[in-house]
Formats: sequence, C-alpha cells, structure tokens
Amino acid sequence: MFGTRVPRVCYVTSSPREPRPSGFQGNGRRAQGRDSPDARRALQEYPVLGWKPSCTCPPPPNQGSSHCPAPSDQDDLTCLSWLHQGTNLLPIQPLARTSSTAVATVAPGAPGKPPFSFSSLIFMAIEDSPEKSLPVQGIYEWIVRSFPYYRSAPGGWRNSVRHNLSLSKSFHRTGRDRSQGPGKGSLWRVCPEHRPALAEALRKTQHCQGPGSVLAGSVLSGPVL
DNA sequence: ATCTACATAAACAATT
DNA sequence: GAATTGTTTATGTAGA
Repeated sequence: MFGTRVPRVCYVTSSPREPRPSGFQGNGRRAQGRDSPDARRALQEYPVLGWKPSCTCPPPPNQGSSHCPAPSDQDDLTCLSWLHQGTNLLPIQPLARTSSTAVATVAPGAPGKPPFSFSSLIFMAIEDSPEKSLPVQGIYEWIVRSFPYYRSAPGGWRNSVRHNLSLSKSFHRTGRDRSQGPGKGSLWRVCPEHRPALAEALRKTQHCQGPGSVLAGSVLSGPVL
C-alpha cells in the first residue's frame, strides 16, 4: 500500500527539519523528567488536587498495603478499578468536570507541560470515557479540556497523539457505530493486556514527582496508589 | 557507548 | 477538493 511512498525530501539534506526554536523542549522527557522543575510545576498547576484517595479496592501490586481484600480474579493490574474510584477516577479528572474552580489553580497565561506521556494521556482519556473508547477527536478534546497547556500548544501534539495511537500496541481501534452519528475514523480502545503497564506507567509518573508535589501528597500517601 | 523510551515533524494514503 | 484520520519513517534528547 505504501509501496509508492517516495523518499522524503529530507534525505537530501543533513538537516531534514527546520531548526528547532530556542525554546524547544527536546524530546519532552525533560519536561516529564523524574523530578524536573517543569514536572513539579505542571503537577502543581494541574488540579490533581481534587483527587481524594478514597480507596475501596485493592492497591496495585508492589504497593505492599493490603487494606482491601484482593479479589481472586485480580492477580495483577488488569483491574483498573483503583483508577476509577469515584472522584479519583483518574488523577486529572476533576479539572475536566469542574474547570472553573480547577483552572483557577493554573498560573495565568502559561500552564506548564503536563508530565504525562502521550500514551498516558490517551490512556486516561479513553478510560475516562463512559464507553471506554473514544475517537481521535474525542481524545483531543479530553486532553484540551483537562490540560490547558494544550489549548495554546502548537498543533503538532495532535500528530503525536495519532502517532502514539498508531504506533503503540497498547491501543487498538474498533469499528465505529455509524448509527451513533456522523464522524470520521474509528473508536480507540485500550488493549486489556496492556492496561497494567499503562496504569503502572501512570502511577510511576505520579510517584516520581517526589514528596513535594501536590499529587504525591494527596495521592501517594493514600492507599490507592 | 549503547539501548530504550519518548516527543516531534513530516509524507502520504484513505476516508468523509 | 478540503479536512480529518491513520500509518510510517526519521530524527533528536534524556535516562538507564
């Protein structure tokens, strides 16, 4: 199908892309570095504040705590119920629903880049949907709604979202029910077998922000994560 | 030094 | 034909 793909012009030159602007943040890992100032700032800006640990389900493995009896059918992280307990459905969930109060915590003008990878963002968006599936546009909207940074970010992040969806084995697309209305594209879902890894990555992102972060204080000290 | 994960950019085909 | 969606390739950075 792609046999007709022609080599890109970039091969002609040693520098295929435009020089990156001085403010370019590299590969983004810097921004989501384990304990980077950016990551800490972002976590303080984004209202994980509203996430109240109110765990009634088993903690993820390696958390040690077993305050809840582990159901026999949950040997691993396949169960994401620990991500979906009421308001602590997902770390940034409160912002999406109560933007006025939540966004008030964001520094005016320049929200920091979220510390989450695109995979994590997609994961959260999909898991936050009632049907556990979203079209690309729905994922965009969830991200923009949840992270003010992406409202003003250059459009390239959408490309990255699609790139992640397409490249990552963690997500797969399903046919779209056209009776639900018009719209392009497919619905995207999280592969069940990859949920544990995604959840763990998300948990690590939070965990690695250190004890100083709001999230660490409100989440990691709790029994859920 | 190398590998891996990730972000970003871009080309291009398919679909609506 | 335009816009959107999906796939693929390339490249750069940082951490392990």
